[in-house]
Amino acid sequence: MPELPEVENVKLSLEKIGTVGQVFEKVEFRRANLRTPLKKELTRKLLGQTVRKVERRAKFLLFETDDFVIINHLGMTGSWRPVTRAADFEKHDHVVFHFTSGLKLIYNDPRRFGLLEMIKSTGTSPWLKNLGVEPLAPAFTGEALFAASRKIKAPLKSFIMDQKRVVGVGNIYASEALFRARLKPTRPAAKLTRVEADRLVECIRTILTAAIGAGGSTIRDYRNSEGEEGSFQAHHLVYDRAGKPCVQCGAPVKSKFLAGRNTYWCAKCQR
DNA sequence: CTTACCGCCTGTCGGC
DNA sequence: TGCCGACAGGCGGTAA
Repeated sequence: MPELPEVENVKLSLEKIGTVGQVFEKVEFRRANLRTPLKKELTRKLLGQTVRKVERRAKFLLFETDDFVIINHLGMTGSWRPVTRAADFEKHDHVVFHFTSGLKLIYNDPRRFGLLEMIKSTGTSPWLKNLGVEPLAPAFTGEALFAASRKIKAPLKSFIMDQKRVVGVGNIYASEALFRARLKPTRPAAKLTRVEADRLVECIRTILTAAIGAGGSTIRDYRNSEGEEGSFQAHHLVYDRAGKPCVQCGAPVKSKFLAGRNTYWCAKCQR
């Protein structure tokens, strides 16, 4: 489901509902076979731990407590929602964080592509290794992207969706960023010029920033932790617009299965 | 090392 | 109306 802008908004909404400062009372499991089951014995150590920070790294949410970090990926359909009274459980509610204030955070994930893991603050997680640069950080530059793209035969779209290059760009924003950068998704990454690399970096940065500001894109499932939808889908220029006229030139938007996913672009505007 | 493809799950939608 | 296949915002594993 979520790409960087959606995860960022989940993070912001978790902060808004007062997650930071909450003290763990217990972790309740309503389903054993998650993709990466949190160890029950380990979560017992969360008792009395205070949530100091909610962070985002790539598309991962990090709940940082005094001594531990809970790592969460929402996969395609993961979501968190707060409950203050007795929980009215819904289908696919898998895990519940109980806090001493009475607040509960419920993790719901129909497709169960999401994951939850817990590590010591001093530890490391294989999930966070090999992650590339944050696209909104200063280190994400045209120069760096250009250098990384040499010798890469894979299409540009696969290249920018590869989380060990740059993180956070998923299927929607890959198509949207490439349209705005006037670059064809099928072009081999190695054929990117230095100037185009600058343009691509700038377009990725601006689209992600704009999408964050709009609360993300809600195609069907996505909601933040306050239950709010995003509105950036109204600003999609090519995504899911196959056959419809390009907003720039009127030519029909093309689509093709690429990098394992449907990809959209204008053959006239993008080279 | 890179690249293409598969599988993990459930829900929904469109075509017949 | 009902059934069935295709597809959905992600990512790791595997084979070549």
